[in-house]
Parts: sequence; C-alpha cells; structure tokens
Amino acid sequence: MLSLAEENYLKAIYHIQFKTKRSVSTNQLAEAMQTKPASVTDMIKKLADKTLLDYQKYQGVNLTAGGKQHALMIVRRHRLWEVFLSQKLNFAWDEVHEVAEELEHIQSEKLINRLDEFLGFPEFDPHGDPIPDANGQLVVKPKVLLTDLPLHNQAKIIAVKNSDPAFLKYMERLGTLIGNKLKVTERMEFDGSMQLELAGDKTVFVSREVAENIFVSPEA
Amino acid sequence: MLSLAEENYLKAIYHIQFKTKRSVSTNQLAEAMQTKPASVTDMIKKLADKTLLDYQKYQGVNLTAGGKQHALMIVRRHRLWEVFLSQKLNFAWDEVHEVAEELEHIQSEKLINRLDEFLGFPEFDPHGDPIPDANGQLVVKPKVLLTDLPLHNQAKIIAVKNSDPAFLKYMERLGTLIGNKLKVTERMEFDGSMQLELAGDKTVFVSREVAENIFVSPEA
DNA sequence: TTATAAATTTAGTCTTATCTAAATAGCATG
DNA sequence: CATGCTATTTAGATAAGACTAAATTTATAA
Repeated sequence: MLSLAEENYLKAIYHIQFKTKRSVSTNQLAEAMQTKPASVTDMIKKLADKTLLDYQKYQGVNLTAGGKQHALMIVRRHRLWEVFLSQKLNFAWDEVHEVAEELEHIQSEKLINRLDEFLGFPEFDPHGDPIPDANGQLVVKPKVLLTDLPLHNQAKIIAVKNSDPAFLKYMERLGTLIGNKLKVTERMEFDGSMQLELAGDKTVFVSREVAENIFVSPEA
Repeated sequence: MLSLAEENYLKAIYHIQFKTKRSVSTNQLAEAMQTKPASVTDMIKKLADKTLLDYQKYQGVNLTAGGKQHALMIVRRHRLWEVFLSQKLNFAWDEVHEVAEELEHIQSEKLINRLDEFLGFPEFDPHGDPIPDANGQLVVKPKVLLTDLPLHNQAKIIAVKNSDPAFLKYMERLGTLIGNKLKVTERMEFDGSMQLELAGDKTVFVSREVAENIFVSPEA
C-alpha cells in the first residue's frame, strides 16, 4: 500500500508525462509538487525501489507499467469523486477538485466500484476529462470545444466549462445537457454563433460565448 | 487543522469518556489506539498544549469543551459516511465502519453538510447510533431493543442489527423499515414473540429473534 | 573545447509519530 | 508505613518526508 505522498508523486508524474510524452525531470516534479528538487530526488529513489518508475540519475523518470496502472487508479478515484460532488452534492465545477484531492486517497476498491455504479458508470468528469474504468483502461475519446466541431458531425456533450448556476439553467432550457447528442448544422462566420440539431430533430441557436463553454466528443 | 493521528486520539478519548464518564488513563488509550503507553504520553501532551484536553501527569485526561466539539465533528463525519455507504452504496452494516474510518478525516465542512442534506438529515447511523448535527449537538434519544420497549409506547425504528439481505427483505415485507413508527400491542411471555401496530393501524406479528434485531427510539 | 550556468544529487538537519528501555510515581497490602 | 507491583513518564532512537547548503553532473555558449 502506498503512502499519501507516494500516491501524489505518482499522479503528478502521470499527468506531466501525459502532457509532455517525455521523461519527467526533477525540477518539473518539484514545481508540480510545490516542493524542493532535493525532496523529489529522495522520493523518486523510493518509488524506483518499488519498481513504480524507471530512474537513472540526472535523466529524469518514467512510469513503469505498474506505476502507470497505479496512477490511473488514482485518477479514476479522483474523477469519480468529482462527478459525485458535482452531480449528487451540487458542488460547482471549480469547487470539486480540492475536495477530490483528499477523497482520491481513500483505499477501498469496493467503495470506488460501488460509487462508479451509483453514478451510472460516467465516462467523463465535470471538467470533461475521461474516467479510467475498473481495470485502469482509459478510452481516450477526443474532447473538443463545440466551436471546433466540424459541421454535420454527430457528437456527444461531455462537459461544460462554466458551472455558474445561471449558465447551467440555460443549458437545461436549451436541451444541451451532458450526455445529449448534437450536430452543428450551420455556423455564422462573422460572430461564431451556430445552429445545433439536437435529439428529435429539435434545433436551437447558440452564441459563440455559449459554444466556447461546451465540450463535446465526436462520435465515429 | 489537526493531523490524522491527533483526530484519532481525540475520537478515542471521546468514545472512552462517553462510556466510562471518567478521566481516560494512558493505558486505556494505548489499548484503544493499539499503541504503547509512551506514545500516548507524547500525544496527550501535544493535545493538551493545543487546549483540546486537560491533562495532569499521572491523572489521565479529560476533553475540554473545544476538544469535545472537535471529537463530535469527527463522530458526525464518521456516522454520516456510514449512512452513505449503507444506504446509497449498499454496503452491509459490518463493512461500513472500516471505510468510514478513512472517510471521517476528509476536511471539508461543506462536503459534510451537503452530504447530510443529500442523505435527508439522518438522525442515526446504520448501527443505531445518533448523528451529531452541524453544530455538534448530539440529541441523545434513548436507543432500546424492540424486546425492551414497554407495551403501547410509540417508538421509531432507528436501526436493525442484522444486515443480512434476507433479513432486510423480510423487514421490508413486514413494513418495519428504518424511520417507521410502531407500538407493541401484545407480548407473549413464553416465547417473547409480539404483536406490533404499525402506521395505518396495520398489525404484524414478529418472533423474539426478529425483535432482538430491531433498535427503536421511544417517542415522548 | 573549455568555462559557466543550470539541473540534480548528496549530506546533514528537522518534525511527527512512533518505539524500547529505564526511571519514577501511585497504590495496595502486609 | 515500608515494600513491591503497576501505571506512567522520560530519555534516546527510528522512519518518513521535508528542508538547506554544498557538491557534482549535464548543458550551453563563447
């Protein structure tokens, strides 16, 4: 069983590596962990001893398969708790992260799998990031802003950036809630506003401001 | 903000004091915390410095008002999470405690108060123990076994001991679920079985075995 | 290719929470 | 009220995770 500090390092390494696709340097990690490079060196030695990552002095680190698997489970826990907080306890988007940072360390596989089920096996968290499944598989469906969705491509709404209750209420009225499908049928060049086709051939019109706050995942 | 270890000591002291109504000795605490008396001495000095408890060498400790308040918040968190696990995630009674031991240390008042609301402000946890409110007030309603409830006294079902699904299903069929009200209208001396009057003047008959698994709280 | 800057590691220290072993206080009993 | 037993405290050590300062390696640039 990993300590809280070890889990946080693993997660940080995972996220940096996910972004950069390269070895993670001591300084990058120190920056991410809000700590000193010397402390990082100590910790990565320990994690390397546990074969969670590959480390050569002065060359940065890479997660091993085991390390990546473990990191993905932490990400899974984090994102599931975020869904819980926002969907069930009505937390705003920007409030969920901090609490999920704590909740992600609760050690109970049963808890997380039951929570997953309770939430209806969500695929994305409130920020639109994908949630690894119980085996740590992460299906990387591309996530794009509605402003960048090509015309006539079917897509599913996976998240909205803005969690202002007024904005959410507006989304509800439009019929553009998370999980719903849509197509962009027309886009105005001069102001970026667009017409959407929703389920049941219903069409609505939204401004660029609104479209910039909606993440969608194109389908096949 | 208290550390995990400090919170666990506070909680243990609270529970021992709740039971014994006397000062808590170093050895009692060492026993409860599964640690050595010397370690306990170190910790109680620290907690006394933080004015969470009164401590005189060789005389044991007592919670201060502040210490008790803090302990009650930990108890509140623990019991609310137990309700969540059992009611929402279908954990069995005997599985909830261990996970709640971890969850109780999550530091977010907002989280706990929202959870409380989400659960419908429950008064008792699945073991029938009362849940302190958001101000740390604990309304100590007496909890008695149905076998000990006097005849014709109105009472509310607050918990059942046995979390066997078969037993719970039977409870459901009888109409004796948590929250429901009842009266014992007749009790058979020779086998302890009894007749209950439920809401809507419905009457049912239960054996002593069943009654021994039901906790009720007498009303007025 | 050598000097210098930047990144990284090492060495030694600190805090928290634990431990063991030794010292001391309190209590019960003859 | 002295003696011994038990409870408790003190002293000193340890492991985890952090830090500072100094040493060393790698990278950069003249």
